[in-house]
Amino acid sequence: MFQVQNYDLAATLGCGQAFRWDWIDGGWEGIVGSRWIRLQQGQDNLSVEISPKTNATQDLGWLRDYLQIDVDFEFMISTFPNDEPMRQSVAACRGLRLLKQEPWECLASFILSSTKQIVQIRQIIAQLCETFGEPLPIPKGRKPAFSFPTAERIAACTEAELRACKMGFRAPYLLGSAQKVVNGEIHLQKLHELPLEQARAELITLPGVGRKIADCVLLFGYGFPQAFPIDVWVLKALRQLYFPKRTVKLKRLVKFSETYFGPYSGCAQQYLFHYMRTKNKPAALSEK
DNA sequence: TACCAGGAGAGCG
DNA sequence: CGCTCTCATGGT
Repeated sequence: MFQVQNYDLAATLGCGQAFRWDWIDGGWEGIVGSRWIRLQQGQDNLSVEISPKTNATQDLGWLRDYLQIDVDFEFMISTFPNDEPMRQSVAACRGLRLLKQEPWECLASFILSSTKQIVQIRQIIAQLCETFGEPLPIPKGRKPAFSFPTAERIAACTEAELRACKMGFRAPYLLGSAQKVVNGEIHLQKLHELPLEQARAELITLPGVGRKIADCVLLFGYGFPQAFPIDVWVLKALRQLYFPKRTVKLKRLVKFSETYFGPYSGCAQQYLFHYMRTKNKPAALSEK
C-alpha cells in the first residue's frame, strides 16, 4: 500500500507511455521487471499486489521509483506555463505521472511504436514477450505473464522471427538496435550520466531511432524532464492550441518546445498528449 | 472502404 | 538542406 496524493493511476498507466498494463476487474495488472503487479486506485492510496508474494516489510523502493510516487507533483505542475491549453490539459487528467521505466524495454517498445496506434503497439509487444520472454510466476487463475525479452534474446533472433510478431518494417530496426546494445556499441546505463543533448545523440545512432523516439526513451526511461517528444498528437496540439493562425513547421515547433514549457516540459508534453487523445472521447481511457 | 497510426531513412533536386 | 516516398499491419 502506497499513500499518495494527486495520483491518477488510470491516466498514468493508460496514457501511452507504457504498453503492458491491462485494466482488469477494477485494477491495473502488468509487469515491472520480473514481477507481476496488480495496482488499485484508492482514495488517497494505491493498493499493491505482487507475485511472487512479498511480505509487508520488504523494500518496495523499486516500485515507488517506477511509479514515481515521491515526485513533488504540485511543484512540478506549478512550473507549467499558465496558459489556457495547459490549464485545460492539467484539469483533464490531474495526477498523471511520468513513469520511470527500464531503458531497454522502453527503447525497444518505442522502436516498435512508429506509425502504429497504441492498441497495436500493445499487441505487438504482448506477442513479442509471449514468444521471447521468460514466463513469470503469477497468482492462481491469472493468465500467463512474461518478462520483456532482453536485448541479448532479441539479438539472437532472425528478422523473420521478429516479423512473425507483426512488427513489419520495424523488425530490422529492433534487431539492429538490439545487436548494437549487445556488442557494446552503445551503453544504455551510461546515458544516465550524460546531459540531455549528448544522450539523445547517442540514441539516435541506433537504427529506427530518430528525434521523436529518442525523446520518448529519454523522458519515460531515463527521466530527463526536458525531453519533449513531438508525435502527430502533440504536433496537432501545438499547431491547434498555440499557433492556430498559420501552419508552423515542425522544426520551428521543436525550438518553441525547448524554451516555452519550462524545466518539466516533457511532463507538460504528456499532459498535452493525453488531453488531445481523450478530449473527444472521455470514456475510452481504460481500454486504450 | 479509405484513412491513419506516439516515424525513420533513403533518394532527390 | 527540405521535401517526398516507402516501409507493414490492422484499428476505426
